[in-house]
Amino acid sequence: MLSLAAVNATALTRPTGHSSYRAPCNAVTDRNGQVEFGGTHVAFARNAQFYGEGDSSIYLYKLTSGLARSYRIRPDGRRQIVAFYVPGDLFGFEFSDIHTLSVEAITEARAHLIKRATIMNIASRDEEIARQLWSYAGREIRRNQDHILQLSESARAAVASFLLEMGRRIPGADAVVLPIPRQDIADYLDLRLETVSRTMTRIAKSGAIALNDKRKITIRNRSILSQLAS
Amino acid sequence: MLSLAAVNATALTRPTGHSSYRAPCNAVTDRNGQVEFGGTHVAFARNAQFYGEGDSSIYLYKLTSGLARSYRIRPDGRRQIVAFYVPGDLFGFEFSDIHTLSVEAITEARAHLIKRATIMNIASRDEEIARQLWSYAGREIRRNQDHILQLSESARAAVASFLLEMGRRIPGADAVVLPIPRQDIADYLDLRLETVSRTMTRIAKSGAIALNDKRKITIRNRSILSQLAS
DNA sequence: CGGCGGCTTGATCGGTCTCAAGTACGGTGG
DNA sequence: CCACCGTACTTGAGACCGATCAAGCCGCCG
Repeated sequence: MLSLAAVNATALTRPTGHSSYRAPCNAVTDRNGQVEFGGTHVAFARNAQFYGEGDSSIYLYKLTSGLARSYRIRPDGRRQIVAFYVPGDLFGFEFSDIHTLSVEAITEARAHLIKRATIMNIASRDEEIARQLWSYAGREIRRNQDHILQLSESARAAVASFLLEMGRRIPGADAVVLPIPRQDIADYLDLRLETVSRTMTRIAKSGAIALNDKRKITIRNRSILSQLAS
Repeated sequence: MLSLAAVNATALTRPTGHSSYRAPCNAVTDRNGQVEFGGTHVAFARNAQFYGEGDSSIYLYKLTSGLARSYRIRPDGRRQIVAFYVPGDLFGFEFSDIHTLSVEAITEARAHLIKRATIMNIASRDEEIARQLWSYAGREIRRNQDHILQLSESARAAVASFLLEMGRRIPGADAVVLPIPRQDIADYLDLRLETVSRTMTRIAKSGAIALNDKRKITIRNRSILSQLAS
């Protein structure tokens, strides 16, 4: 059960403490009509959990900084990462009252929280908000389907298209891209981390990426990468 | 572009001709409050297309008999089957105005049609209908995620869990189950048809299933199958 | 009867997993 | 400041599973 108290406790695992609580948690729309989160803003430490599988689904989260992973643990104990979230992404939006996935921070991260009930209530009165929620659901389904396609490609193609996707989605663009550990990439693409490592090395030798300091990957040549991703 | 005329044309490819058109296409709710399709009922021949990727999304379909597959063709020309539909399933429910998948009949099939615009319109006024649509979307997402898990299992486990799933979803239960060709199963599980064939043969030798006449599979022992699906 | 589509079976090849060391880095405590 | 440790990553050798290529089989329909 994820209560607000639990969120606080998680946030507190961050060395620098959690951020302040502002006005009561309300959704409004900004001047562009986008769903806006005026309320609670919470910080999460590296590897801290936003929520877990089986928790009741209370909040929606809008990531404002850092990266997060959502995953399920399978019967055999392996971890399947279902999605990565980058700043600007909305998550926690599941369709039952119970979360079917867990979400954790990969790096230190911050997110706005809003009560799911609040926004569903608004959506039932505001057709535009409802439309946006549907569009969000559509993107979620689309991403899942793209992920299915990725999973059945070769290791080289899967890693290349993963890098391209992240380069596209992460704000800092090409610059310095990936503070995502090899094990997370492996669990997302259903490869072993050794395979991911070998594949990265080979892609780096092709000149498409650079592996500067460990845990930072720079995209050097997008077109070579696209070619590998075929 | 899928017009009603196009639907008729497709239906006509069925040797026995298409079924009659009844009252104007309207959604109502039956006495259980379920979304009910009072209107158009159309027949599709084997391999006939319900709609194609890129068609504009006009109708929702409720399958009343037969089986259908939804799929995408990848850049490299391979076909990825995303879902199988059995009688009672609702499909065509995509989240943009353009279909991102194609759907075809595997066997002769019939479906009720309803205009997407009509039902979305009703949903905006009827909270219960809206709730049902969300629940449908939730199940779609859940199925996609389960599919992702299936894809990263061994051939034996993937085929076994596929058989279990179909045995569960198809009305006729265990009895005679699968008029789905090997190639379709292969494209769903991302295996080659030879691998599917070999795997079926081996599972049959374990006694979990029987391969009577070609193209009919009977589930004989659910628990052995579950064990293989681990 | 002939031909074709769907399925089975066999032999070989190759990519990814597995097991096993070894390396680089950051943090902590002496 | 350095010695130590743990975590993340790299690299190598070999095994294994599924892909690929190639026949052949079976049932159905013309």
